[in-house]
Amino acid sequence: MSRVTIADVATAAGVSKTAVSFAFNNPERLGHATLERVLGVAEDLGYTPHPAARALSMRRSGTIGLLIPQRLSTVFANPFVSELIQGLGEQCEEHDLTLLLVPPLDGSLEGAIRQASVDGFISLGLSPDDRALEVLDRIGIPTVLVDSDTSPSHPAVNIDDEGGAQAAARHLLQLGHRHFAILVLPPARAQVDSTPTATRRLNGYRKALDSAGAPEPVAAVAGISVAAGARAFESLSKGKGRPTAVLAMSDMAAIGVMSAAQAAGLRVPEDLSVVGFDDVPASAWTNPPLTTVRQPIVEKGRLAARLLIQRMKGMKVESPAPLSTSLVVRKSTSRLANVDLPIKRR
Amino acid sequence: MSRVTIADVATAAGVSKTAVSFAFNNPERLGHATLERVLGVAEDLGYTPHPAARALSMRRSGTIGLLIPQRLSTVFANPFVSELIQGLGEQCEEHDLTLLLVPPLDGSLEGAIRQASVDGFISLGLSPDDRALEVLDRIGIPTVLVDSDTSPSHPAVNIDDEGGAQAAARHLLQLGHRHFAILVLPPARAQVDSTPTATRRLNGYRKALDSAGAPEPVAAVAGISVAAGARAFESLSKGKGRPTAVLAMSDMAAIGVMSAAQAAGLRVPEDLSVVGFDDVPASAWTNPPLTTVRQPIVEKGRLAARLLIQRMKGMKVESPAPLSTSLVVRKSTSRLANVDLPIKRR
DNA sequence: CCCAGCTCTAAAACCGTTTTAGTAAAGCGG
DNA sequence: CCGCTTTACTAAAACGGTTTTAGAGCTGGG
Repeated sequence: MSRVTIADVATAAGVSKTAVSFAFNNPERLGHATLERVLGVAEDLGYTPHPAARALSMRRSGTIGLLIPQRLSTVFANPFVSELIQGLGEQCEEHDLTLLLVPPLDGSLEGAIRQASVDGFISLGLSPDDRALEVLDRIGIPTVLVDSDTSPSHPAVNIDDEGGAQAAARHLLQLGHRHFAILVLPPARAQVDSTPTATRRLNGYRKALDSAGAPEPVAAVAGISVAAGARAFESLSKGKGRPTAVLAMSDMAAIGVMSAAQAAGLRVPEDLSVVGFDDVPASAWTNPPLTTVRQPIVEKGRLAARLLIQRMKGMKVESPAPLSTSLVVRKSTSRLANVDLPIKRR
Repeated sequence: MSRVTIADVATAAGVSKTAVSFAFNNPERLGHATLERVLGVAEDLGYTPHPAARALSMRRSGTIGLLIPQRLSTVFANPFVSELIQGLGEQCEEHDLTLLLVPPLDGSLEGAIRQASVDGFISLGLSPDDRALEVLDRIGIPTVLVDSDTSPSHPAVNIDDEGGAQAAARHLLQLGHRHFAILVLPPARAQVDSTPTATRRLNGYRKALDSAGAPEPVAAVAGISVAAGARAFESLSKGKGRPTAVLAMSDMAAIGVMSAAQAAGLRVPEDLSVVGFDDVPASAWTNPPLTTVRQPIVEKGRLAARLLIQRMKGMKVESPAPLSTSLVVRKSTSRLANVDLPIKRR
């Protein structure tokens, strides 16, 4: 009792396979009577075209892949992806596409790419020398890069990471902070030591700090999770000359340091200012609400999907200008409580 | 300049297609010399097996589908799915599977199901009379239900919704509350008026309230988002006899009423107690931290995937017992500030 | 010297569609 | 009544792999 195929329908209706195919895909090429009959028989038999066969024959699978360079469990711990998927999903649904999540399988992203039957890829946070990109090129599958560096072969959608980071650092400098901790990311994948966005954000932080003549910031490594943020806080010096402000690479890590700091008896922001990155929705409800660099995540997903779909239609598309970021000041940053500083403006 | 196929490799290496296929799938059936040569040529040519062709031939695609009864943008606004995917993803990665998100396409979940080339489905929140389930049965594709009712044809993994809801309601009753608002869900899909889980939770709430002789609760409808929760709060009576406690169907909605209430000048929990459902991670960092019914979401995803994979291997699997829920009391619930009540125990 | 047994490969069958290239019958103007 | 276009349908060839079948070429034992 195997699956009912187009041949079964054909013989049952007394027509050729072609006729059945036409009934579904080119109804106008069939006479009214036969059309009805074929459709009826198909319904009765519960016929459904085999998706893989269809994909093979039509050279299109109706799905786009989201290339994720890390394990799903770590990536989905960050609301960032959820937001991105909201943007991607909107476009997918509009164009009748499904979305395939493609994490490394058996440690290999390249292998996973090969296995995936998709019409195009959106790749997340791949550094431009990643071997996965070679594979994509070779297969010749349309691809759009998100959070990478610009590449000659694929359009890339990015945000103004450096500008956002600078704005965050300047904000803290203006509040009088001098002793900073920067939360840097651990190596993402074995081969690469840093993601392009992390590098750009770090550059932004350093530039702002340097040009203000602030002392060298301390670095603590933290992945993109609140647990990692909390651990990073623990690793920070607590004594004299301790950092009074921390710059994170993500909201999750920032939230982690906030709660660890509070658990350790520090007040945020009076004793420690912290700023995040991304402006994930949850950042608005934390205690205190998080000051962070906003990037238009949903919009980013929407744009990436839109470009990919154009590319799948054969159009040439250029990398758009980086989406702009903005600092949203909430309650997790302030002047230090116990320091005597010039009167705060505004 | 089309894709390089197995035939290209075969002629280039001077062997048959069989040999090439063996080189990848049955290396031990080839002589050492030829194996090396074929692999080398394949590498040089950049050969990659066509996934759809492979899927067709092997009757397996290497992906499982996550059936989502609503738009991606609304579903992914709730961290619940992220958590679930973490559990699913862990198993997927362990078994070299990718995960396909399947929302309704063109308004039809059935259509989307047909289009999806997957080895099995995990269906989320489908009511047992949903037409999508018929389609699944007809195609005969292994399926595991999550957050549905138990079904004769498919194993279902569920949690103790009713018990959790009762615990939440009793907690509030014990704190002395008598005037409740319950946030009910809007109709999920056109055909069905309520999801199975929502129904069970509502039952739990009502049962606890009824058996304590509390007055009829007011109902406000709210989707699963903080915006919806906020709107629901606005719709609540503010005057005398107003609800002093609200029972939500999700953490997101609960967070929405908290912030709307605070914006309206109420203190949570002194003036209004609110409890959520799910215990999404974010609930621990809200202001105040949310009292909520915890369900093991990641575990639920892991279990569902595990069952599905067993089923795909041809094993018969039974529906497991409902996963247990537990009330986690944080800071969003308390006795009313201005009411004189017996001394709080413990 | 013959034949069994082993290792390897070529060819064919199959997976389930769509598409191409027709064919037969009907319609039509002259 | 004849050639020509239309209409309604179909056989066969892709699509790109895997798996089975069958046979070819060697080796070694009797």
